[in-house]
Amino acid sequence: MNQARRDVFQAISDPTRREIIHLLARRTLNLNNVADHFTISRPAVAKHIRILTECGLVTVQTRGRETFCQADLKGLKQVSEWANTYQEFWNDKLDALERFLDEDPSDENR
Amino acid sequence: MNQARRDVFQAISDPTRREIIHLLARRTLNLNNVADHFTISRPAVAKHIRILTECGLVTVQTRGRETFCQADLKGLKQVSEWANTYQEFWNDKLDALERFLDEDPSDENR
DNA sequence: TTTTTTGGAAACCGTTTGGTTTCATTTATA
DNA sequence: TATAAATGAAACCAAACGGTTTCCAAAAAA
Repeated sequence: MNQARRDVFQAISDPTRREIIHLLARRTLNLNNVADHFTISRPAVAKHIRILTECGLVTVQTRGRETFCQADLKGLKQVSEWANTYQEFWNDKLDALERFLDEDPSDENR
Repeated sequence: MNQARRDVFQAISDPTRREIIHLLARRTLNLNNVADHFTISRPAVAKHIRILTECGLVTVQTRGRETFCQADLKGLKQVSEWANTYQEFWNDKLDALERFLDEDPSDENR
């Protein structure tokens, strides 16, 4: 659990980490506040947060005895772009133009 | 390696599997053709393909002695949509207010 | 000053992952 | 028919993963 350069795809593969991301996207929390949302132990949550920091999705900032965890999810752009590369597989009426226009975030389906 | 219902996030976390996806998105290939693109052994590639089939990203079809592997990447829509949930982190056009209003307040516990 | 809060760190553990090699089976081909 | 090709399946392995408990140190609060 000490990979120097962590891959963002690997980081988001764990559902607990995705939930941590969801939590921190709302607001910054200290470590215990994050851990309170889960049934797993506080050290387990700390390990997940370390993984998230290793790929840049979370930054931590110590103030006093507290460690504040903040989401910085620019790295998810890479994930979105990668998945959208294959948009034609779920977007039936594809022509090149529409595919180009759909690059803009106005997807309202579902 | 026999998870009945495989998570698509976990499936795409491996770079080799993402490369297999890239290959099969172009055209259907049999197992050996896929394996030829990698330095790892053929059984290793077969295991990756099995994982991809377990989450529906790849379908296989046996004809004669060959196993043809075909991409079916509709499942990546889920990934795209999940990542786009946090688009405000890399898209300047969306401001903090929209981010706040778009929040889904149904995440307590677990 | 004593106590509580916060969290880092280490040791440990069972399971999963990603890989290998080997062997058997089925299907084509020479 | 004998041989080659394509793959499945099994056994095995080291490392990574996700988790735990325990202990320690620093900061804040009583």
